[in-house]
Parts: sequence; structure tokens; C-alpha cells
Amino acid sequence: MANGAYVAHRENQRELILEVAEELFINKGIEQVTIGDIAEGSRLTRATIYKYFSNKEEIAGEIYKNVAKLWVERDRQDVWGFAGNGWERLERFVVTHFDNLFLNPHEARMSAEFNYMYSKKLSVAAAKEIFLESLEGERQRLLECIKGGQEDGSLREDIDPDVLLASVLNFNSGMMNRLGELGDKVEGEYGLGVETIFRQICRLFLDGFKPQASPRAKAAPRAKRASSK
Amino acid sequence: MANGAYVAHRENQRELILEVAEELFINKGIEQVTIGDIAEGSRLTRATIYKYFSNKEEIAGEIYKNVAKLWVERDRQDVWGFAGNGWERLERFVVTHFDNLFLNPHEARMSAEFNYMYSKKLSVAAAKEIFLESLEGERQRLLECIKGGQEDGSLREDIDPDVLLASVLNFNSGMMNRLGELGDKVEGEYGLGVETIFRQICRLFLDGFKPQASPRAKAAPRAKRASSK
Amino acid sequence: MANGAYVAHRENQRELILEVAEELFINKGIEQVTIGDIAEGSRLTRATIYKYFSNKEEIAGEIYKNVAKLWVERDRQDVWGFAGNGWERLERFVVTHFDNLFLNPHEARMSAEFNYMYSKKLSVAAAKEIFLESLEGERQRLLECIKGGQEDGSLREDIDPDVLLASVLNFNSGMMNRLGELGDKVEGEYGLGVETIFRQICRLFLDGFKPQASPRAKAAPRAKRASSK
Amino acid sequence: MANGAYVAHRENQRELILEVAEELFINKGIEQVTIGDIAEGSRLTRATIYKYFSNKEEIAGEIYKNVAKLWVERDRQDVWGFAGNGWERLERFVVTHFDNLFLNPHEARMSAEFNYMYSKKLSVAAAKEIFLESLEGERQRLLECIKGGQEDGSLREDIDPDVLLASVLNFNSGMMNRLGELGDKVEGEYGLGVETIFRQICRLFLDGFKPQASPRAKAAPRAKRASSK
DNA sequence: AATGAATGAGGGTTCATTCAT
DNA sequence: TATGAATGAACCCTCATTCAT
Repeated sequence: MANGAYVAHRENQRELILEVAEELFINKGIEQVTIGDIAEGSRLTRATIYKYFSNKEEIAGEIYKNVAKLWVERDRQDVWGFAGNGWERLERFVVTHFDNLFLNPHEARMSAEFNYMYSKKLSVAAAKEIFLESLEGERQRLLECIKGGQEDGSLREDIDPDVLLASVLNFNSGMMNRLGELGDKVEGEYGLGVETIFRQICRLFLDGFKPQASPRAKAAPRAKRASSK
Repeated sequence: MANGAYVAHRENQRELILEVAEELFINKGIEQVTIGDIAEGSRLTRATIYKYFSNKEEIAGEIYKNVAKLWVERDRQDVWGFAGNGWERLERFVVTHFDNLFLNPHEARMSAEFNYMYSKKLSVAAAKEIFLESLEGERQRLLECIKGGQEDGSLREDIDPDVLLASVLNFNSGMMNRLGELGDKVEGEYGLGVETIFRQICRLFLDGFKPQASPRAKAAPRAKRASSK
Repeated sequence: MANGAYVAHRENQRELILEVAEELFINKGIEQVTIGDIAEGSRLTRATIYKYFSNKEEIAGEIYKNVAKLWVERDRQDVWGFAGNGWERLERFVVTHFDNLFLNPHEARMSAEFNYMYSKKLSVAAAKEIFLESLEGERQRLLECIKGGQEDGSLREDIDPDVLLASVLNFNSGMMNRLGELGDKVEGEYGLGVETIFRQICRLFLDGFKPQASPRAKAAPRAKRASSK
Repeated sequence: MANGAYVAHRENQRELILEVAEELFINKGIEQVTIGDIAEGSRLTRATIYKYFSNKEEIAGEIYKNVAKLWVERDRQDVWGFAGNGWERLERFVVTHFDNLFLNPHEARMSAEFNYMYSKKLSVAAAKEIFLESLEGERQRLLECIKGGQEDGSLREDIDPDVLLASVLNFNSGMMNRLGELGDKVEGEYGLGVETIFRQICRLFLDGFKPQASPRAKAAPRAKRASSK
């Protein structure tokens, strides 16, 4: 029916807008992009954009959700289906993520953008909805993977699984955002390929999850410092 | 003479502006702060601010340089003066930095803000000037520390020292910025103290620098994925 | 036949739109109501509204005409059929009108709205058409009532009947609009019920129509004032 | 000092803006006037207008306050200084007001505009502040005049002084606003000069305040009507 | 050195209205 | 008949920046 055509058209326009917006967000930064830019890029008027989204943040949130959905989907296929010991599966979780980011740098870029925005503008409630929804069952699956690794002896047991979980997730986020922010700039800074460096960082981090042979080297006494303020 | 008074006055005003701006940048985010806000906070007019700085980015750069200078100074006192094997000194380098960040969260905040801005607005040249200048001799000192560690057997030798160096610096930056962006939000998300988590992340990362007992576990074959675009 | 159904349907829709619009005009003020509001209220789309009326003013005019028709109809029943002397019939004309307004405050509201709009947006021609059409034979009937009153001695004779007529009509309009604008606010302002006050105003005004016992008190010499501009 | 020049300049600009705005408000209606219109009229930019007033309503309020201040001032000179019996002073109060309005029609126009706006947009609190402030001691002075009139026998005693007071004030407002809305249109409608008509309305109303010779004519029995809704 | 005034550019948003379906 | 899409014109407001004092 005609109705179906309408719906299809709307969906096409929505996608068009999202694509244009993502491109712009990544190149110029969410905050630097105006609704006008998006309108121009999609050859629509500003007013029309508002027929589809009620503001820029909603657009950004939508794009982020799509990206996050991709991640979960990829994990489902390439990580959680993989049989191996705990450490190997954990490695897969981390490495596969960065593998894909090297292929799709825009995802890291968008994540960096969105996380920054989240830390500023989004209400905690709105952010939580987006982030939690985007993670779906990942946290649970990863937690079980970690517990399994501690049982099968491939992961160190001296750290609480919940802490390990939070560590992995924050490491991933932190380094992904760094990757996104650096973009192609890192070569200029370090004279090394960005991919090389981040692969090694992952490797170092992951090796730290293995059972540590000797009791951990005694940490040097901590520096005591006053606040700078 | 009168001239001296003028110079002193100018210096005072400059500092006042920088202090007010830092406070605002940290609380509201650089992009959300207007010159008007800074003017109001320092009880000057917008026009007067322009007598001291030519725009907001310059102010931010100045503040960042000051913070970075602090870091270098602290390292000089608490890290490079410390005698120990390579791994221990490296650990100090990383842990001391985060110790101080927990005491001075605004530094992490400012770093996150500035790095984000750098990835967007700053010309590569301007950014390079700021970042390189701020690092001064740190890179060199850290590189020597790493090489020493590989010689004294406390650091793994299967990774090039330059790569290890870049790894440490990028890890530090990435996790610091993540820390800055999260602020106090992480507790709500993970139910764990932010400090606990980040200390463990550092520990895991640093343990990965130790010589690895067994030849590195054979990585699972990498997933092959097409670009999402 | 089908044609009849169409016509009936159109008529129903028209009425629906008018009802919704009146409700909105009264509550929010004509200028604050958008075509979109009316569309939403009548569960139609904006585009559909345009199939029935060419703009908001036309809708408002239609509603006003309906209200005015009511007034004429009521007068026909309750005023002009009443036998009494001139003053008594005049009183009826005024008092009945306000009696009804107290029962139907939305009519006063709508009148106030419409008069205000008339003074601004409506072309003089369009306004004349609406106002004159709405008055139909009222002016004539009232004029005869006044002349009758002057003959039967119940109305003062020192003022020209045409002037008395214009006085009554303008008084009615002015106080009705004031009533409409005040709504229920007057109580807060004066601590008196709005109905009480307006009834007394009518009474004072009407008593002024009686033959004045003494020659009118000599007015104090008029103040001479320059324009404020 | 230069400071004085600044202050004087500001004051001039303020007045310029107010004058332009009043002219526009009167001709086009407050709601039809945009800040852009005012800016254009005063040969400033929109942004500059915002340096002087924070929005259109504030401008309108200011103009209304000025007009109301004029009224109070005129009353002080021409009404309250006048010695006469209660009815004569009351007459002065009403007639002087309209005398001045005929000379300065823009005042009636502005009052009509403002009252309409008050009934819609202004918060009751904001409106009260403006209206009460503008009336200053007028209410009290008029009340005493009325009580005096009842004592000296020039005013009817069968109506409570407070009610008489509210009657006069509402009559004045209502008819003034009607006058403002009609502008010069009334001639076209009634073939009579607007001034003539309104003078007679005042006269009729004021004559109603005199002690009524006979017991008030028994009102015809009131029409009983159902609500139109 | 510091200021107040003024600007121009641009951002987000809303609405009446038209058009193709 | 009714509708969804799209538009373009406005409007309000904010800000960085410059200029004369």
C-alpha cells in the first residue's frame, strides 16, 4: 500500500541522515556539527531534520547505539562462539574488538565522541539507558568467561572476577577512545604505526591476566603527595 | 619602578584568569565555557580577557602546560630519583601518576578535556608544540629506564623498547582521560570504586611487562571481518 | 445517496474543527493557538484543516459569528419579546447579556479575543462584514426601543438617540471584553467577585439613562493638557 | 567623566528603544512586533537590544509603567488638587482621564495592548507587580473621594464604597481598552465621532452615581438561561 | 590597562503552507 | 477525502570579537 511506501521512505531518510551525521560527527566532532551541516549534507532543510529527530543528541545517541549493536553482534559471532580456555577467550574479546576498530576507525572515533559528550551533556539517566542497553548481555557473558578462566587455571586468581571484569571494560573503553581521538595523528607523534602500538598495549595488558609466576614484585613504597590545589 | 608594578599586575591578572578558567573548564567542560563566563568569574570584562589571551584555546593550552609541568616536576622528585630495577621504576612512573590523579582529579579532567580539544580544534602544529614541550625530557628518561629494565632482566625483552615506551605513554594517556571523563560516574555504573578499578588496571598492565614465563600463548586465529562501511 | 453522505461528513468535520478551535482559542488565546494544535485536537492533520478553512482567522471569524448568532437569538427570545417601558427593555438588553456571559464565560473570552484580533490583523472590510452581519437587525431594534423610551418618559431626552445607541453598544462591548480578559483574575485583584462588580457597573450605567432630576451638575472646568508626545 | 558619558549614552539608547517599540506596539500589536522590528527601527542590531532589555515583555512592561506613571502624575495635578464635592471629584477623575486619552490616543492603545497581553502571557505575579505598582496610592485616594461623596450627599449611598471603587476602576479600564482597540475605526462603524460617544458613555455612567431620586425601578424578572455548552 | 558598546554570524526551533500520493 | 513529507521563512537568543574611549 501507499502506507508501506511512506514507511519505507521515512526509513530511508532516517538512514540517510544518520549516515551523513556520523560522517560529520567523526570528522568535526559532535559539538562542532550543527543541524544545519547535517541538513546540508543530506540535502534537506533544517526543519525536515526535526521531523525525524528531536535534536542532535538524539541523532548521536542513535548512531552510537547502532555502533554498539554491531559490536555485540560481532562478539556473538566471533568471540562467544569460540571454544578455548578463559584467557584465550578473554584475549579474543579484546583483540577482536581492536581488530575491528582498525578496520573501521570511524567506530572508535564515534565512541570517543560519544563518551566525551556523555561525560558532559547527557543526563546520567539518559546515558545509562544508552550504555546499558547497548551492552545487553555482554557483561554477563564476559563475567562468566573470566570465572571460567580462573577455574581452568588460565587466568590469575588473586583478583576478584568483578574487578577483572570492570578492568577489561574500562581498559577497552579507555584505549578505544584514545584510539579514536588520536585518529591518524599518532604516527606523527611517535613515528610508529598506531596499529602496532595499540596491539602491543593490548598484549601487555592481556599478559597481565595470566597467573603470575612469582609473588608479585613488592611495589616500591608509594609517593606521598599533597594535592596540587 | 612603576614599570615593575605594571608587569607584576599583568602577571597577577594572568594568573587570576587562568585559575578561574581552570575551575570552569573542569566543572563545565572547555566547550561549554564562554569567554563571558571567565570574564565574570575574574570580575573583568570580556574585552579585558582579550588583552591577555587571544582566545579560549590559548587559555586552555596554558593551563594544560601548567598541569603537565607539575607532572614532570613530580616525576623528577618521586620517580627518577628512585633507585630500583627497571620494572620497579616503570611501575613507579605509572603508579605515581595515578596516585596523584586520585588526589587531584581535576588534573585528569583537564587532561581529558584538552586531549579531546586537541583532537578537534587545535592545529597539529600547535598541539605538537604543547605536547612535546610539556614532555620535555620525560620520553628520554623513560626510554632509558625501559632499556635498563631489559638489561637487568626485570622487563620482558620480546618487545622493542620504543614500542614499550609508546605503549606506556599511550596507556597512561588513555586511562587518564578515561578517568577524567568518568569522574565519579563509574561507581554508579559498576558498583565499584573508581580508584580500585584503575589501580587494578595499572597492575594488570604492569604485570604484562614482566618477562613472560612461557612462550606467549598461541593466539587464537584472528577473526576476519569486512569493514562495516 | 453517497453525495449526501459526503456533505454530511464534511459538515461534521467542520463542526468538529470549530469546537476544538473554540476550546483552544478560549483557553490559550487565538494567537497562541497553532493550526497544529487544532489538528491535534481534532485528530486530523494540518493539511486536512486546510481543506476546510483557509487559515486560522477564518476559523476564528466563524466561531465569533456563531457566538454572535447566539446572542441575537437570545435577545429575540428574552429581550425583544418583553413588554415594558423603554428603560426596562433597555435594562433587559444589557442585563440579560451579562447574565448569559456569567453563565458562559467562554463567550466573553472569545469576544475579547476576537475584538483584539480585529483591531490588528483583520482587514477593515473583513471585520465589517463579520460585525455587521452578526448584528443583523439588533441595532434597529435597540434604536426603536430607545426612541420609545424617550417617548414614554422612562429614558432621558437630553441625549440624541443615536448617541445613546452607540453608547450602549460600546459599553456592552467594552465591559464584555474586559470581563473576558479578566476571566477569574479580578477576585485576586479586588477581593470582590467579578460578577458582583460587573452587575453594579451595569446598574450604574443604566441608572444614568433615566431622566435626570436636576439639570446636570455643572461640570468642573476641564483640565487643559498638552499631548504627552 | 567618561563614565558619565557612558551612563548618558545608555539612557539615550534605552529611551530610543522604548520610543520605537511603543510606536510599533501601538501600530502592529505587541505580539506582532519582533525584536528584529525594534532593532531595525532604532537602527541597532538585535543583539544590542538584548543588552538593554532581556525580552520583549520587559520592554512592554516598561512602556506601560511609564504611561501609568503619567496618569498618576496627571491625577495628582488635575484631580486630587481639585476642591469639590465627591461626585464632582469623581467626575474629574473619570473625565480627565478620557480627556487626556483623546489627546494621546497612543496611551489607550498601549493600555489595550498591555491588558490583553497581561491576560495571556504574564504570570499573575508579574502582572500584579506592574499593575499595583502603577496604581500607587490612586486606589486609596479614590476610595476616600467616594466615601466623602457619600457623606456630602453627592453620591448614592445604596452601594458599598468598595464596590463603587472597583466599578469605577473597571469601567475606566474597560472603556479605555475599548477606545484603544477601536482606534479610529469607530467612525466608520457608527458614523459618529469616537470622542462624542465615549464622552456620553462616561456621562451616563457618572450620572448613575448620583443619589437616585425614586427607589430604583423594579428590575424586570431576570431571564433564566441554560449554558450554551 | 580596562571598559562599555556594538556587532555579525550563527544556532536551535517552530509554523503555516504546499504538494504528491 | 485525508495524509505524510517537505519547505522556507522567521524568531529568539548567545557569543566571540572589535572599537572607541
